[in-house]
Amino acid sequence: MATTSAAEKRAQAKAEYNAFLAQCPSRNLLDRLADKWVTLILSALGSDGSHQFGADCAGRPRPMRYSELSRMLAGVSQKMLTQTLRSLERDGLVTRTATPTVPVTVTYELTELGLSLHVTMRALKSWAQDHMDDVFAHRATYDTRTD
Amino acid sequence: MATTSAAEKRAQAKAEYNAFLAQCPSRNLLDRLADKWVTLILSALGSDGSHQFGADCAGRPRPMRYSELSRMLAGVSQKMLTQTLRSLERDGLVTRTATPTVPVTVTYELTELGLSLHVTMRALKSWAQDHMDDVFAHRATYDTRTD
DNA sequence: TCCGTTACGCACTTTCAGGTGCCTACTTCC
DNA sequence: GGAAGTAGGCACCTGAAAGTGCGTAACGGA
Repeated sequence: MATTSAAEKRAQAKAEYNAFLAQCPSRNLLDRLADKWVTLILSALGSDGSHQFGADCAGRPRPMRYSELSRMLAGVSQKMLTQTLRSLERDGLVTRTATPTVPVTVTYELTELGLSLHVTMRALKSWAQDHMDDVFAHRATYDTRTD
Repeated sequence: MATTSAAEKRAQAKAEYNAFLAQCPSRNLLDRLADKWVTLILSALGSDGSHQFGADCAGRPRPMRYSELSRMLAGVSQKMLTQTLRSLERDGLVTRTATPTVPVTVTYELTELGLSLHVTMRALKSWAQDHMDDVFAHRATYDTRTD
């Protein structure tokens, strides 16, 4: 029992954090991640934002400029975008790279950690799009049922 | 071009909804789904809440009582829980069943639609738990870097 | 008799997330 | 010489989200 393998440690960490518990730090992390803008940013940073969305878009993360992101995530305020990107950077999900060009150029890119979450976030966004009609249908019946 | 197959319709729907656009209804849906409590409820309804969390828990959805959920999701207010469950019911993700027992018994269960999202939500929750340490590490270096 | 439990609904109140507007520095274009 | 674009920072303000407290109906147990 003196030696602790990496696998054991991993299992221990898994058991240690439980987002169901209010005081667990992972609850807090979940709260930050379960956010509209986080979902969209992490989705965007993995896709090719310039053209069609129907395409598979492989899965390669693509660095994006700040202005590119703000155009892609229609309706996001500058403050929200900056704030969210900062917190993602702090948590190690994206990297920020500023290059002192003519007007300063800042690009954001997924880290490996961010990439591992990107898949899930993309799934969430896709789910919302793919099942929109189902949800509409259920809402309609629910609302007429209780009118 | 007169006939429209189900597959074509599906593809059309996919192209139709795009959560990146502010006015798209799927943006709104995403906003509702990307929520701490939604994530935890959908995670909980698929797992066996009574004992260990490390176990694989298969993937069978299990009906749960209201009080059971409120105990499991530590820290949720009754109002929030009720509100969230209602909206999930309205969207067709869970079903509510009230049986007029001695004190009234209400159980919630994932629908098929909810089950399809459950996987993603569970992944999100697991990600937060599994990568908590990584995130902590990144935060530490970020904070010392800018101190 | 009276308290406790279940699964809420309602009203009040607070809080803070997020929007908006205004500022920067630097350069280049008109 | 002034405007525009880039990537934000700062401060103010509000509206909606969420917490808190109180009530309920019906029944069982002490």
